[in-house]
Amino acid sequence: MIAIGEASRQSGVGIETIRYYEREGIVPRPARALNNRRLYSANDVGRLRFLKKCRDLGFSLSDAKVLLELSEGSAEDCRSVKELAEAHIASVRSKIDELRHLEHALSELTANCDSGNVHCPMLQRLRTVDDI
Amino acid sequence: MIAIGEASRQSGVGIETIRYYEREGIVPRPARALNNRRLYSANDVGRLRFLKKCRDLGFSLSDAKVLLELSEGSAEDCRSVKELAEAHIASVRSKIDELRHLEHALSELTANCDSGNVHCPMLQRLRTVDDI
DNA sequence: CTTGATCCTGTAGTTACTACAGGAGTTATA
DNA sequence: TATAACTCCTGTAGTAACTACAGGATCAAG
Repeated sequence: MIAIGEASRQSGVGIETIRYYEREGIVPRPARALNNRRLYSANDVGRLRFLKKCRDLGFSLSDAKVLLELSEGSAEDCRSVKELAEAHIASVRSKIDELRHLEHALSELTANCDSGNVHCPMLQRLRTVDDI
Repeated sequence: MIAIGEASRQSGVGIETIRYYEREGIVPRPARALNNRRLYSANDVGRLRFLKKCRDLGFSLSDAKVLLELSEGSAEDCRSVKELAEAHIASVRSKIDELRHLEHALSELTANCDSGNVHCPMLQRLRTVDDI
């Protein structure tokens, strides 16, 4: 059993974040030492690492919580996992499309933007053009 | 001079958001009618539309504020505008890259995920693999 | 015995809004 | 003219997912 600092190091989840997950009921309350300090098992650290990976993959915290619960259930519900993941993939793809559109619009805006202009063409377009 | 509801309709910025921009000093305080209601000029609405476009383009509110100020300055500083916009384009591009990486990782994770499995391979990998 | 590291609880700040609550004034209809 | 429906006002709190303290206790090392 290790202290919170060590659990943070081993999982990559910040100390304050670990306490936050506990407050929010994302992870169960850990054991406590006699001096009231939190004590984490290897299992606890595993949970934190699992959550970290989900978050790094862009899953929302509540999705991550669901995945963690599915992962701890007796019969892992693969279909639910896949549905959640594919909805997430879809949202990632649409975000990519949006950003590509943005990138294009921004490139166009700055195209004629050179120092020395008295009136900036980008600002001009931001002020006047209706469809960006 | 129009009321806040009409200004919201004409600019596409929500009423509460307009009041929020005022509180935050993003836009100047508008005139007031005798009954204390806000009154907006065409100029005020123009500012709101400008902000709306910046936000739609993904600029942060503080960037949008800077752009608005630049746009109202006597000599428009085209270089500053371009720098801000290009930094933003760069961050959009790196976000796109990140998301593409995510998309790839997620697709891999779900590849063998079919209903009927007792143990979900995606959860397995989330539990065990070190580099996602 | 002191110094510095780590831990505790509890609260507030972050971004950019959004959603009330509770009240007042305005406009349209019966 | 009464009343209903609408718009507006201020002020506060909630959202996501942390992050950053404040103020205090405890622990390990020299």
